[in-house]
Amino acid sequence: MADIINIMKALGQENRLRILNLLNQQKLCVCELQNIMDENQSNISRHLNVLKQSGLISSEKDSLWIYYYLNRKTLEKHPFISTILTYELRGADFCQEDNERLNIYQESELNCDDLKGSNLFEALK
Amino acid sequence: MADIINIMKALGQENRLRILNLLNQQKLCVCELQNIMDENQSNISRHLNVLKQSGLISSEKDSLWIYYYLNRKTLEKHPFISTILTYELRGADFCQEDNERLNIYQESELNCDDLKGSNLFEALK
DNA sequence: CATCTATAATTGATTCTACTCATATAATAC
DNA sequence: GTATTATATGAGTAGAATCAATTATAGATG
Repeated sequence: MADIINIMKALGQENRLRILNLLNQQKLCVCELQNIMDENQSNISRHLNVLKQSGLISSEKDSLWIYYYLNRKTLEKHPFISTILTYELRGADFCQEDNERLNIYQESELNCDDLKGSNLFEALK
Repeated sequence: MADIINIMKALGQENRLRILNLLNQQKLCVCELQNIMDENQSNISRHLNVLKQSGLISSEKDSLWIYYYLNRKTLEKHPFISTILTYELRGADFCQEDNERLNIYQESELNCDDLKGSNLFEALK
């Protein structure tokens, strides 16, 4: 199948758009995404796989963790994707809570090891 | 649901992208799309409905025919869509045959009334 | 090396989407 | 009015996507 179709299919799902919005801000591992998005791990993992198959993201391993990040080559080849990330997702309603939670996480200077037991996002609930 | 998600979902399907590529070239009715894309009528009709619900296209009635065309307001509000139409679809493999057939149709100066019984596209098969 | 813990991938069940066939509706021509 | 044509919709099926539970893997510890 033409790769643009795989890309468009991958972009046609809310949780995947949320993931891309977060990865557009920084590289993240599955358990960080899980905590920030408040979604179950396997769901995140499945969506990451779809995004990876479409070429939108790549991953690199660092001991226990697998970090996911936007695939710059794909973004350069298809500039409309960056436009979506910047102009459609960054301020979208369904990304706002994720953005707040990522912000709290960034400012906490915790790493994903610390996240699990913490009540970092309590204030938002 | 956020309208950008509906738009992205609508864009995540090959036949709908083919339709958008054709409508990007000219206004067309259901039976013209059916003949150019060589797909059955109800399938085309359903995809047109999805595209219309998402705001990507509009329609206007002219006696027996309902003509569909790109919704300029939506394209102005979300410029990335025009980028996709121009840079991703226009030259895409899966749109080439459609483009050839639209071209033959345009040059024939037939209208959709004449299309049904004709063997206009025989040469391509 | 065996065991424990935490992360991430796989599997199975369910839900959603797309396609096809048949039928319904609407507009026009006779 | 009836016949014809264009488009839409309902029902059934097949396939794909999603979600929750289970399994596998990597690293740490004794």
